[in-house]
Amino acid sequence: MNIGEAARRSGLPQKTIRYYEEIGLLRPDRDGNGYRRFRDTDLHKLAFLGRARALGFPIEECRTLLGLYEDDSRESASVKAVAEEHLAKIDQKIDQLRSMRATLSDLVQACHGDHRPDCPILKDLAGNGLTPT
Amino acid sequence: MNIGEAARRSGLPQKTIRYYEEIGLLRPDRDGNGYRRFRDTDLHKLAFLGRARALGFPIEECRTLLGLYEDDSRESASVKAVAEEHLAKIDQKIDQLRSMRATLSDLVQACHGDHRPDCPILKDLAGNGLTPT
DNA sequence: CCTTGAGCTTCCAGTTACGGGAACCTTTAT
DNA sequence: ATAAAGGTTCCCGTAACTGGAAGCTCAAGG
Repeated sequence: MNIGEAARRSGLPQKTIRYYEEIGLLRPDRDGNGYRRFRDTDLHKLAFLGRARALGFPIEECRTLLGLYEDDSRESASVKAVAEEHLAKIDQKIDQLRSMRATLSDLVQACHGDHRPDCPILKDLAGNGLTPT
Repeated sequence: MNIGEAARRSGLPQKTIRYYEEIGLLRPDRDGNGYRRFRDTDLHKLAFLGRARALGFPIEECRTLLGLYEDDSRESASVKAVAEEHLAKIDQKIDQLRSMRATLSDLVQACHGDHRPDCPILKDLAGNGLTPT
């Protein structure tokens, strides 16, 4: 099948598929006319990548996971290690966002939000974050 | 003061300060030798930007906020609107991360993580996300 | 046979918010 | 005089694509 159908079936944009090929995540054959020809294995890889990306794994970790996926002699511990590291990073991001959210939410609460210029949000942003001379 | 001290006092890297000037967030004077000269107002802007960035506002919103900050006739409602939109985006990101986290956490739990190749994580990633022909 | 349109190709630029490093000038201290 | 520290500009690289241009191929219609 051509890239159009591969895109439709995998749910990935054509651009993304070409990009994945460019960075060596897959290597579809080419037809005589230069068109990419996707086999079922390519399609499976694309689905795998789409799923891994949806879970937030960065591309290089997707590459690693794909390698493990294709390696029949992998140890599940290797996969778990990658996943756990990623999980830790997600937790870190969530914490960071929650902290921002808390501060910002307080500020929004405190701002009356009317036609007057007085604003606790700006006051907080302006508020001296300067190290003394 | 020169850029070094401005960086130290604002907590922002010199690179960042130059970048902010480049995209027009501030316009420090120049000395005869070409060195930037930072006044107190510049320093205040830098502190403001550092704080706004720390709350996750993207640069263009920082620009907007800085504009409002410098506009004595602003309405606090404008500031609040910007902040609320940003808050909504943060909430969205948190939700997305939490959803990833939930799935990933389940998968990690399910993986025994030993020397054997059998792995529920890979099984899930591989698991058919393909639209039927 | 010709044309039109869809589908495919490659290549280049832009996105976000900087960071690294080169090449070079100025100031300060020894 | 010289060396170190601090300043300048400029250009490349990041992550993971997305958009668009120019051009080739293929299937259908008149």
